[in-house]
Amino acid sequence: MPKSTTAERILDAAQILFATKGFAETSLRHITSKAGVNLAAVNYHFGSKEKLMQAVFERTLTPFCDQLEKQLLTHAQSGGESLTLEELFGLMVSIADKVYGDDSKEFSRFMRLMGLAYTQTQDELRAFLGDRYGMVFKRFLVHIKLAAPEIPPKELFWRIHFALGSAVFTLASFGGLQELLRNDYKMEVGLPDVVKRLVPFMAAGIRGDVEK
Amino acid sequence: MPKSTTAERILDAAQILFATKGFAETSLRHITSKAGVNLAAVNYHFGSKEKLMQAVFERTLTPFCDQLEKQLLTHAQSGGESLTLEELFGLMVSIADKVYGDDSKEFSRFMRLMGLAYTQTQDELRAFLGDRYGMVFKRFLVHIKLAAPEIPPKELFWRIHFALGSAVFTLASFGGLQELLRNDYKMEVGLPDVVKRLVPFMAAGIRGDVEK
DNA sequence: TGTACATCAGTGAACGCGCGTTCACTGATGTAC
DNA sequence: TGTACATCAGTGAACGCGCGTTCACTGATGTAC
Repeated sequence: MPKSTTAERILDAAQILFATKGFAETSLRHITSKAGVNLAAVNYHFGSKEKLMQAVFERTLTPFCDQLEKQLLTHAQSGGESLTLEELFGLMVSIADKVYGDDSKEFSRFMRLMGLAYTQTQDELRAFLGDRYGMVFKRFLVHIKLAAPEIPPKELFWRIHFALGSAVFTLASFGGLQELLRNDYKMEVGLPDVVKRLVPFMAAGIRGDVEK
Repeated sequence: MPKSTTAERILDAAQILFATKGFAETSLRHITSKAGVNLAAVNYHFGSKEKLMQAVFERTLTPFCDQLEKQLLTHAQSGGESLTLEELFGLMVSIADKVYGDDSKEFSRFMRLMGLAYTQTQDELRAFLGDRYGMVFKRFLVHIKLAAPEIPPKELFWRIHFALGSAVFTLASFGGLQELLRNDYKMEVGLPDVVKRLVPFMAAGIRGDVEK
């Protein structure tokens, strides 16, 4: 058994339980018993349940965002043409792949956590994420605008949110959909398969060749 | 003030609170104090918090589904051509308009509830909705398949969920987006305006002319 | 018509429970002189 | 090198609190004979 610190074991257990059950539905007692540590250790290491939630996001989100920013920057400096929508979304997917490695379970968990963060009513957490990662998001939006210059800003604003919605919603309810497919259609489907379909959907919707 | 029964007042309060705060985050004490009724009245009229949740969905979902089924049936019987994607989504919008009337607040609340039902971890509720409305949903899917015959079933399954996601997510968080536009872009936007943009987005994504 | 009983909507208070958090404490390791 | 003190990770038990639910009860209305 690899030695891991108490704090790490808490983070591991919390990430899994938050992703599968949600924040309000996961108790500290459940987390600490899964992690095999004392109940009081959460407050000792993190201060509160809220801070633990932030630490879980910090740990998964920071490497991803750092990579994304770095790659966007080096692309810009290399003087290449601006990226297409498919390339932008594909970049996010490939970075997620790299950061979360061969463990697609962890990738899936991360996506579900993102969905929950948007979706569950957690005002403090949302404020934290906005403070911490708002700038990264805005910088990514600039690239999307460059990739779809023909769409008026107001229309683009809405289309981006439609696309974001399809991603968040699908990934947040991925487990349920997976089970539905298994029961009703006798199909097994993995996250990479769905992401492969999702990217063109988002790009097509934003580009909106069809409309007008 | 029109006299309303205790059960109705509980449903009204519960619907608003569930939609704004989520299920686990809303207590029976909060609901009953907002409704101005005794705490025990919830269990007297509905049996449990779980049953109350089901009753809230039953009340908002049933009129909508009944209307949708009726209109799809009469269209089929009139022997018209199969409906396009835009017509199908437009039909849902116009029925929602009719059922929830001029009160766009209630329409927005209904959409948020739908989003929460998909998204929050509420196994019992999901089972109830599947039992109660699964058939309606499947019958609607048939119409979508007719409107997009060139898309393979599995691919269509996912595209429908992507489109559903963009709708649920956008309409569920409509209030927040509206405020964001008002503050950052000095724009006023109404629900019909967004729906007008949403329908082509969904249709374009499902049809997926762009891909391959 | 009068009386006895049944049904029903609603109530007030309490129940047990699981929750996040706190606190005094232990035992090991590091540091100063 | 020995002793005194400080720091740190972790612990066990308890705290108060809000939760959903239960239960004996009330008072009004309906029904049977």
